[in-house]
Amino acid sequence: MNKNKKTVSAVKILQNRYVKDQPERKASIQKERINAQVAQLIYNLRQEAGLSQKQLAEKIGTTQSVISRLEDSDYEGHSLSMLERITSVLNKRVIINAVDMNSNAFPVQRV
Amino acid sequence: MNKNKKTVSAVKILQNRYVKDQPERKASIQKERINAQVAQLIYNLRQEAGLSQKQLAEKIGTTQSVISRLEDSDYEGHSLSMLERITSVLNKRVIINAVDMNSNAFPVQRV
DNA sequence: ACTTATTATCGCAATTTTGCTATACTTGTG
DNA sequence: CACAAGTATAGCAAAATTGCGATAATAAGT
Repeated sequence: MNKNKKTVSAVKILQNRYVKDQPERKASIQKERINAQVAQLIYNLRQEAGLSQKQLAEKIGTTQSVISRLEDSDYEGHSLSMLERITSVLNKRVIINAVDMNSNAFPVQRV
Repeated sequence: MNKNKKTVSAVKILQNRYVKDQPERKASIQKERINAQVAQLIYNLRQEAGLSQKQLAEKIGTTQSVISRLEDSDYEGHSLSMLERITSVLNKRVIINAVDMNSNAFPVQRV
């Protein structure tokens, strides 16, 4: 009969863990989100330019596997310098904003 | 009488150098621009939050000298992860766009 | 089915960014 | 001047990102 108890404990543990890690968790979620966004942005830019990963790689002076890694939505290592390099060869430029958390501004877009 | 010749050569050399380095140069200029923009953005965010460098540093789990470095317009090491960390503790989120080089979209702004 | 092109994944070295301490500089205030 | 708060700079170790080759997986075309 400790099945219920166990279940409750488990929930509690999860709750505590969630509440306790709020700040870090928030940062983490945001990180995941922006990672996926940047990956998608790079993919979109490349597609619009009609380039293969290899072609884009050569344009920015790196290799295909690097581009593939950048377009992986789970990749955590996105950087501004890489974005610069990519937009630069595509005759674009990077724009960076910081908006309120609850703003409905579209996350990643191209003008 | 080879003064003219020399001069012409010099101009040619400069031209060649300029043309030759176009892509890298363009990337370089863009890099400088975005570096200064991000530095300014971080400074603005901190000021609006009414925080000292030390206070912001503690919020994101680093030291004052790091924030100072980030706000230096000549600093070349800006990263998305640092921007995330900063916006996260200020209840904001980062938005990244890529626009046409000649677009008049405002480079860095906050909504 | 067989190439060919394209993309994904792995592993490790090289480079870049960050952490951190110490210290100097600046500004304002008593 | 002395003191305190805030900011800037330097140097080096630690951590994260990138370079890059090899190879697997997937897709596309013949």
